[in-house]
Amino acid sequence: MRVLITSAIPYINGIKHLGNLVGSQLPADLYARFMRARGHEVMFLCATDEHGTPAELAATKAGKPVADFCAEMHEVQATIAKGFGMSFDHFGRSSSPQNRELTQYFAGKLAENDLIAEVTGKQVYSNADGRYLPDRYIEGTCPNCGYDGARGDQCENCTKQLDPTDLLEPRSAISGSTDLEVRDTKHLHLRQSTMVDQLEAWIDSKKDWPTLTTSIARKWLRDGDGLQDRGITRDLDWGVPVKNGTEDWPGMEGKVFYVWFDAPIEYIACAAEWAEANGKSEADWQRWWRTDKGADDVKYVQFMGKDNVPFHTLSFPVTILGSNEPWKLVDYIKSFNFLNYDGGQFSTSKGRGIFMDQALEILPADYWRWWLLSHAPENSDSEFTWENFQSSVNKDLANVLGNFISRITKFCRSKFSEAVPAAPLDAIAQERAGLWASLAPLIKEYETHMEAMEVRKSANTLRAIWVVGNEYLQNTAPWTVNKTDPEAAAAIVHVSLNLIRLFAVVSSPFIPHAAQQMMDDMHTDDWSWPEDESALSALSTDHAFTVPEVLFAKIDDETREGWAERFAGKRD
RNA sequence: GGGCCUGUAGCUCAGUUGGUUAGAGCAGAGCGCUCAUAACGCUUUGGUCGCAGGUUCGAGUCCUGCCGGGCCUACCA
Repeated sequence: MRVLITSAIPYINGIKHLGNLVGSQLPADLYARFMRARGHEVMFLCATDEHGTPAELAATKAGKPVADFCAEMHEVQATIAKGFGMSFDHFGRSSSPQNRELTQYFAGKLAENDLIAEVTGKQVYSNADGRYLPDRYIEGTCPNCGYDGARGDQCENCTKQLDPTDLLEPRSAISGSTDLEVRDTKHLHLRQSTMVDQLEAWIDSKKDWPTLTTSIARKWLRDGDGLQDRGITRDLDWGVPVKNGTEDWPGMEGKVFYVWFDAPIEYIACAAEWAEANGKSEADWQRWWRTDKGADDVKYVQFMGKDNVPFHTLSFPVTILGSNEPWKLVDYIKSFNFLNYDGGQFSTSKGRGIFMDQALEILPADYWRWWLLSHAPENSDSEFTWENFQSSVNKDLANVLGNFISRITKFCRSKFSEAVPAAPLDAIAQERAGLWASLAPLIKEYETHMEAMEVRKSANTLRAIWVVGNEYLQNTAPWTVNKTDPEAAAAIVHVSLNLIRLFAVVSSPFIPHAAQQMMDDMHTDDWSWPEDESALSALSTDHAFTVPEVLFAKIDDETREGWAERFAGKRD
């Protein structure tokens, strides 16, 4: 089985916060690393989502042409993602030529299959800004409650749904200009409504999907008037120009596709970008995406926050199915709730919470990876607090895992040498068998949870595996045995040192950097997954190692308080 | 307004198709160990499972109502 994995693609307008990370890229990376470790061929793709009004405005604010702004922000996000250990096979860009071509191609196919309608509607145009304004970029006084900061889509004060034309004294949220007019403009609509039955049957067939995923999909399918057709074009400069395949689309000159149409297609285009970047052929990427070209044995899994679910369960599948071509449809959608920050929401726009760059400034990635994954908001929204973070890091990483490695390597150095000690083979075999008997059921449980993408449960089980190391040392007490029977103590140490390698291998999906450090310290590159007790014999007698530096440092109260204070307000 | 999710020990969470005395980690208490990042191991105290009804031989689990928290509601992405 080959595994295709995509993470929801992060929007280009700024650096993402930890809430964004834990809902998409991080669990996707966890799964990708695990599946690779289990010997599967994996294609893990992500990209930046670069089109749309917010990107244009962010570029304007930064005083840069939007293309330059996106290119820069793409590099920034790529660097930070790398810092967090994201093992993307490719980190692409939705503004790539490949995506432009594919997006236009899909639009052409959809038109060919009668799934595109041309609809003329009314849209607010701002003369001062020289652009059409999305509903939420129009502000004015709410006709319902009189709040003067109401947006064109909804009044934040009284929560009433609004139409921009409902607003009293409307103005541009960008410039404040009141020189607005309503113009007729033609757009393409994706006729999703014609495929409701097909989509519902498809969703119904996914018995093992998270409730969060299917319930959101069903809600959109059947709520109110049911699934509505959706505009897939916009009056903007920055985006994929509207074309019918390679042909011009009469009447759509100067318009672009809506970001939510081209962004999921980037999942596919990203594979094409990967091929170009790595000297691969078209066939090399199509074997992941075309079931007529080798993708039959591919399992495709998507990771995303719950806000992304409607587009991935409905709109994008309409694009795929509606093309009437054998493109790979998603097999499993893992969705997440939101992570809150210390009593409120993380917010990009308000600068509240911890952002990815800041997180890496204060601690290595694995500290964050461990906490975020072991507290992933799978069943409900979860909350980050500094106390909880400190407690988890100190207890799980420093005390249970880090200190285990420290105590056994230092004991070995002190009583034997910095190498795996020699011991009678039967004694080693006996210790190995006993230790493996404790580990085997936990490793099996870990595999089961990881395969099911049960992130929290996987973390709990991994922690239980680490605890086995300390239990083993406590029960066998080599420091006592060594006083009367050094050979028996040597056998215990021999096996314990091998346990470090095993820990590194099974832990690597969660904490890849620390795992690499553990492997380096043990002077090994044997990443083979533990299948039986031979996993505890990878390092043989006289195999040298280095006593590691502190693998995970503890967070003291003073430091924690300092961070809590520093991150209490807005980011700089 | 409508819909979905959620409420289990001081804290963070597990609890499979309803089935005996409701579990884990952290925090608290006691004991042990001394190799180790004052770390580790063992034992242990904490729960009317949000509230009130109902179905059932039996409800944390199913139904109804109420209360609290969260999210979504289609032109931000």
